[in-house]
Amino acid sequence: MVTLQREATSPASTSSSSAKRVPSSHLLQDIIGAKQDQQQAQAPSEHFSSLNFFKPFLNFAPNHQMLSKASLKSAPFIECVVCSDKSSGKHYGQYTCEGCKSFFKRSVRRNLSYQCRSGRNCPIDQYHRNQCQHCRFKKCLKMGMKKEAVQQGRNPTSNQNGRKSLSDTKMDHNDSLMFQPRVSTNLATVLSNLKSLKMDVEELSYLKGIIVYSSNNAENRDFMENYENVCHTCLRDVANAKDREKCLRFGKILLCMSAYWKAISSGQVLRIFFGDISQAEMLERIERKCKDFKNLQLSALGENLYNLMSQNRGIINEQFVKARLQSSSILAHKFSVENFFWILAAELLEFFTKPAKSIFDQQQNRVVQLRFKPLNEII
Amino acid sequence: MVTLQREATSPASTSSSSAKRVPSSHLLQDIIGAKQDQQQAQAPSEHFSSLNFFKPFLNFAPNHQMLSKASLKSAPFIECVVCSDKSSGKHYGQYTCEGCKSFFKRSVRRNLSYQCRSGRNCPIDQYHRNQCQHCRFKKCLKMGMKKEAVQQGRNPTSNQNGRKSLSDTKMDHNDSLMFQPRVSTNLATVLSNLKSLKMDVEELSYLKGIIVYSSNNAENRDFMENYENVCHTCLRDVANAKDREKCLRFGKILLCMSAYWKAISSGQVLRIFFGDISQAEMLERIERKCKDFKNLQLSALGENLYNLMSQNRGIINEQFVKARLQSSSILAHKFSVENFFWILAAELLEFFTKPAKSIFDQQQNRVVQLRFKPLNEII
DNA sequence: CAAGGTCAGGGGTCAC
DNA sequence: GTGACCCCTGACCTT
Ligand SMILES: [Zn+2]
Ligand SMILES: [Zn+2]
Ligand SMILES: [Zn+2]
Ligand SMILES: [Zn+2]
Repeated sequence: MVTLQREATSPASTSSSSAKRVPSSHLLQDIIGAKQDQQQAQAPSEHFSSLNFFKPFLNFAPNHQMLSKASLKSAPFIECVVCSDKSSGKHYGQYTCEGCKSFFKRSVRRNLSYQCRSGRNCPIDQYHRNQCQHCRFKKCLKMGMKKEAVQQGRNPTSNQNGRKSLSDTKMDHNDSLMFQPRVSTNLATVLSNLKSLKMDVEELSYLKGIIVYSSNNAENRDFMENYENVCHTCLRDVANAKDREKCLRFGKILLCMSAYWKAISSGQVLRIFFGDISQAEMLERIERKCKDFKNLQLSALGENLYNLMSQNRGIINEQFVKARLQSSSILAHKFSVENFFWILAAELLEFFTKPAKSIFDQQQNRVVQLRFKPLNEII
Repeated sequence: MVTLQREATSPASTSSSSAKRVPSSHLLQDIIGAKQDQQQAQAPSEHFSSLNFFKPFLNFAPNHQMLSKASLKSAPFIECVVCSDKSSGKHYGQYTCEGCKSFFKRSVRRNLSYQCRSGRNCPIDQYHRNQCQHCRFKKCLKMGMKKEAVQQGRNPTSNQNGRKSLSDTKMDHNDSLMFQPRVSTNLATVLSNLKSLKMDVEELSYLKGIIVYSSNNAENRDFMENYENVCHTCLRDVANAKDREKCLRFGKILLCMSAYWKAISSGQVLRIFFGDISQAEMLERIERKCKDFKNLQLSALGENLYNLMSQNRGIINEQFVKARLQSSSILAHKFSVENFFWILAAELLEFFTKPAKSIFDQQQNRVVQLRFKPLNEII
């Protein structure tokens, strides 16, 4: 039986294009009904009593009549390591189906990141793989698909209508590929607001910490929370110190951030603020570190970091913090430079050594072009 | 030439919406195939043996004779098998218009069935297709649209076994397997964060004010800003009063809101917080009022409102504020009860007269049903 | 074989 | 609820 069902899929997939698009339980009934109609006379004994048996056929249902034919062929069935659908060969390092291949390519190319709306453990199989992009991509990585194997694309043929990229052809690989028409005007605005706040690099750094934190979700929130509190407190104090009378500046900054999240995907927000590192990549690193240090005293380290930052405003820089963290008593017990907090601290401090400049000195076109550039290049 | 006739007899359809999705050349082969099927019987001598013969004509075949007469467009016209409106391609197995496509999807997804108020033979064309859902759906099926091709929703949901829609008396199709709520369990998670903050109605009201403000766009922000500052200040004070030690609660509330904006569209956020009033409707009202009162002293009214609210916490209610606003000196010069601030104030105060209750006391089914209900019904 | 690309037809959104 | 409009998927194809 098993061999029969496996062989059957091969010719069906090539002979019909519309067949694969109908994963549905209704279909199952139709299949069985039709199958009975056709085969009852000749082979009633081949009637299958279990619906489960048919599951592998569902996608190819309209071609079930080719079963007998198919059995003559001996196409090997290799299943997709991600979703268990039929693999069409090796893609990006693993045997995957066409769907997972394309999905992975799109995700990596466009540096997309996704949000899980459940518990980040959604089941990924061929029937549910489209239910949660986050968990699908996570599984792609987990199963060993290689981002490095995704190329940048070849001769870009002229874009489709509406998707037209801006005049500069040099932007192809960097910016215009990310072009999302629906947000252009919004972002030009919902940006001007951020500019009107005239944030300094210190505020910006703390805000980045908050963004990293809020890009994470449930699973590791407790480990991130102390770090977020540090950034949160720092940003509140630094920002409201500039608005002593009303103390609204901190809230305004957060509301400006909300405007970003409303207008563009959180992956794109991360791209603006952190450059080319993808959300998935960043969160993956953070998660790994979270797990590594799950049982250690993160709160102590967080306080240490906070004190470091608040006591040394102005003179702080990467080397300084690195030295302090390495020599601190906390690091003494097993925290390496590569640990979780260090990654985040480095992120935080990134801007202290980089000059700020304004996108708004540029022309309007330039604004559009740069809208997915790292924030340090546009503020 | 069916398509030719159709274009000639219903010129309105071409003038209505110009450059919609144009069926590509793949479709043309199907058209030719269909034509052959139709014409073979009556005119076998006109049978063309090769598709290649048509190739030079394919792009213009449906209307090349119309070029001089009608429009300059060369888009092939394929009509909807259900209503004869312009088809946008194949959907669920047949060439249909966007309307019939959507109608069919909704009907199947939600397993709806309809009642005919006439004799179950209502005419279905593009002008009458909305007169009778029963006959429209019947014709969809009759013309060969396939229920199996309708998939379950893509957005989340740990689906599993059929989840029945409780109050829906319309459903009587085979089963309810296709019913998959869009957000359900995820929103329950997307909500648990907000719930963990245990916001009271007062905080919630101020938050709503901020949401309204931040849903507005550039044009009237300056007029809204004073109102936003009131809500902002109130929320900050009220929230941080609950967290005197760290004063992080205000920020946490805003960050929880950010999670909403990241996860769902701002339209859905507004629906959750304000119920069925559309974003456009709400903003339109606000904008109109903004323009009405463009030259008046909004800041004075804002302060008045703020004082009102902060001085009377607990005893405040709609009647109270209404009375105060009406009798206030500010209202004395031309502010009617219907003015801009009043609308917003009413929104703010809405919750003071409504009991809070938790969605999580309800059963899972209830959660699903309520996912776009106003927040006061789910928190 | 394994990169690339295309685009029909699924999906969803939201002004109306 | 409707439908114009756009995004995403993956079967099929080219390089
Ligand atoms: Zn797969
Ligand atoms: Zn998931
Ligand atoms: Zn139609
Ligand atoms: Zn009828």
